Amino acid sequence: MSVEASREKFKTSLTQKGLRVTSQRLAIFEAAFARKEHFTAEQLLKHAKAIDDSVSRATVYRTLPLMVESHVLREVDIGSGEKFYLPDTGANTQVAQVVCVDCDKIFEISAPFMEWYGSTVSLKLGLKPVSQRLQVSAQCMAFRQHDRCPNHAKN
Amino acid sequence: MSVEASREKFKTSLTQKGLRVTSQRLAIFEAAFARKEHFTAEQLLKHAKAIDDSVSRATVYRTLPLMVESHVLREVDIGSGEKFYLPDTGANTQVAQVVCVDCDKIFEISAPFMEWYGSTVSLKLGLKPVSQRLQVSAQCMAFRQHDRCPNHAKN
DNA sequence: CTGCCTGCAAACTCTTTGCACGAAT
DNA sequence: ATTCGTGCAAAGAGTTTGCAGGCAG
Repeated sequence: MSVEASREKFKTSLTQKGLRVTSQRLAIFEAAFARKEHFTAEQLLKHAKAIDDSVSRATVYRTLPLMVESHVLREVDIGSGEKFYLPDTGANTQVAQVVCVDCDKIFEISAPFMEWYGSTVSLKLGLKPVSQRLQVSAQCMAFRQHDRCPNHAKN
Repeated sequence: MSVEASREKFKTSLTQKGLRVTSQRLAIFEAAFARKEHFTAEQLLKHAKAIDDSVSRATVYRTLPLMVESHVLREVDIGSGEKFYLPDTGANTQVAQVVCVDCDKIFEISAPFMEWYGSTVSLKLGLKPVSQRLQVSAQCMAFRQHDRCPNHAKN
């Protein structure tokens, strides 16, 4: 899904909820879609402020759930204290994350079998599956030798 | 693995690290192994205090990582703000969690395929898999009708 | 004795919220 | 005009840590 389509999706979602399309919300949207990797609320604030200095931390935290509900962003919690976000391309309902323990980089991989497995297991428990998430922790073999990762910069 | 074996494992691990086997650490161990379900640090504190009133929150938080490193406890982060713990029976390296969105109950299920999948995917990225975790969110079908879950008590 | 351990309380991180002003419809 | 949105700063939850005294080995 293109950035343009996502922006429209977000605007439409806001309007349908009776919410307003404000400059701050748009600035946060643009900042989010300019990112190339997973980002945190704090990083998003920094970049949104660069676009529109009037954006505050509170508004970022209030806007993120709206974008997730609108399916323009996905939320990823790798259990590191803070949540990560990334654009929801629509094609990644069945993805898993591989987190490098050396550089904290998050790789998204396709995991088409997950949905089937989640359903099978949930139904066995008498539950209806809502979502599933697979997270793999791994280490950079090649860079263990150099004692550090190539992408060790944390932005 | 029996409670006795786990206790010895914990004590041995402490000793090997040059750490001390204190009454507080043992009280926390006993409190943890008396639990029948996943528990939080705060719940553990309450129960450990019942065994030995001198146990403090700080010591619980300092002891939990030691128990996890000793492989007598496993840590489970379902992305709910607080971490959960449960005894590590040694047989559950390949388990997944099914979390009921209605009652927050956590079910542990066997997922033997995960290890294979984690390895396959990690190696493709040039990484060495360390661990993997599958989490499924689901809802109680039967109890959606009654608008609440049978286990809605939060301890 | 020595050095690890402890409780206490303060500090910290990430996120949420109350309030009065400001702006979209 | 209304009603929702906003920034600010304070509050909140969960967890970590500095410190001075205490206890294991």
